[in-house]
Amino acid sequence: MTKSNKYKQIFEDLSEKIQNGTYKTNTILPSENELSVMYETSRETIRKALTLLAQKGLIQKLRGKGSLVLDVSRMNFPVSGLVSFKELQSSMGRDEIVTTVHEFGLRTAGDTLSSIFEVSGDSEIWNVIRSRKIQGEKIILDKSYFLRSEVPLLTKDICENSIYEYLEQELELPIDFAKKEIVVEECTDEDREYLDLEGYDHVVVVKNYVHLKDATLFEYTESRHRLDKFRFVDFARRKH
Amino acid sequence: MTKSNKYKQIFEDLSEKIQNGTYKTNTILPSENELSVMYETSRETIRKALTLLAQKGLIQKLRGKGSLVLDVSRMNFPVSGLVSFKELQSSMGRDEIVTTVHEFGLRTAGDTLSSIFEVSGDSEIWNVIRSRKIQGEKIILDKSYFLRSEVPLLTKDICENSIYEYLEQELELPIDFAKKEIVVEECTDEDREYLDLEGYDHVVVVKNYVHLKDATLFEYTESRHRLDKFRFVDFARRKH
DNA sequence: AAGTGGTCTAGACCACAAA
DNA sequence: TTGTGGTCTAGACCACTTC
Repeated sequence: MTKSNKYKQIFEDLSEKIQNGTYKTNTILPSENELSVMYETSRETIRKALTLLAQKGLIQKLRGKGSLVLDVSRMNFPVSGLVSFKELQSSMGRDEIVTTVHEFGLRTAGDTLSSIFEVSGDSEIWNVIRSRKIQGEKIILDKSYFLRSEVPLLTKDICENSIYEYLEQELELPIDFAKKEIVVEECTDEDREYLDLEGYDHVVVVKNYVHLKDATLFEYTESRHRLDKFRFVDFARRKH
Repeated sequence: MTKSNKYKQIFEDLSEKIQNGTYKTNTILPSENELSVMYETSRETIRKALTLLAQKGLIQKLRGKGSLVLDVSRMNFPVSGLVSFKELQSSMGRDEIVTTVHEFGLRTAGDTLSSIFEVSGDSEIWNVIRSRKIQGEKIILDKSYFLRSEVPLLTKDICENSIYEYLEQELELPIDFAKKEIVVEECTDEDREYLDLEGYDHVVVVKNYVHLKDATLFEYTESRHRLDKFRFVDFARRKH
């Protein structure tokens, strides 16, 4: 838990209370004025917390009425934002995902990666290929690349667990935002080698560009999913 | 242009100036204090506008340094949020998308739709099936359903143009947010009938659940894309 | 009329970056 | 040390919903 950031703590608290049913679906939260008394803070701070809840899809703000608690159970899958496998695991029954590291090492960027990362071709890059077995089937192949300059050390051991836990908690990398791109591609030999393709000749490819707070791209990951097992959920507020 | 909403006007203005190069990529915007003087407003209002720019991916805020203008040209495709075909058109060369209405009419909800919309089975629902021909190929099939109770009148003519323009500007429907779900499905006979499938036997299906400000679901649309032409871009800030 | 969320203000203090 | 963005406050007025 972060020590300061009152509005995040309030967000966490309300979020928890919505998830555990203290505030039930289709009821109205206490008003912003009431909450500002309850949490002994200003209304604007409460509003920041509520804005986060709304962005997360946990509530719907209704002018003149209040903040409606939405049905959480309906959207418990990775809802916009970064999706690490840690998150994926926690939304499933756990123990159901088995990660295997197939390739691990350092390489130079070369043409393709140097243009993605916008670094010189001889820059060092960590190269990790992992498959994810879910309920007995290998259906996701993750090809990840990390800039060595931002991630000095990586081990196979870390890759078998959660890389993000390591990056954020050990290295304390200031990870800020990601651009996701989803396309469908024909299977490669690698896909055929590491995945249970069941005859499918295409994969859904999620390309993830992850940036640090100073806006440098430090990770590029391709998540290659078997067609029939792919699902992506995005919860988007109206533009403006 | 909306009359009030100072922060949105500032957002629009800055957005425009970034897009037309008044503020160039990789430069720093005037500081929040400077902007608050320039726009004769408080800093918090400037911050609201900048937050919108950051959410849109136009700038990156850097503590202690300023707001960095990002490369707009890299992400000019529908970036998270609702995607109407009007938007899609404006980001392409225009005139390149031809919409054909294949089915249009009123029907009752029935089992499937009544559970999606959470209305009784005899509720009236507008039913529209349209294909989109892009650069000569019919690659998208849109199956849309609108609650009659929210959209009293719809015409084939409107469907051939932009339904959203009609809903928002004529009916002034308070559209608020949408949940998107992306999966891959096997082609249906309908897909084969209306699309140029080129031998592909699967389509990428984008399921769009569009809600009003009072949280009622009023539209459900399935956008069925030919595999090789599908692309989705999402720009996500870090959670919390 | 009373209560709600939406916007806006003018100030304050903090953490961080650069000089 | 100075300037930046990040957080927080206490108040104000507005638009909307409900009574």
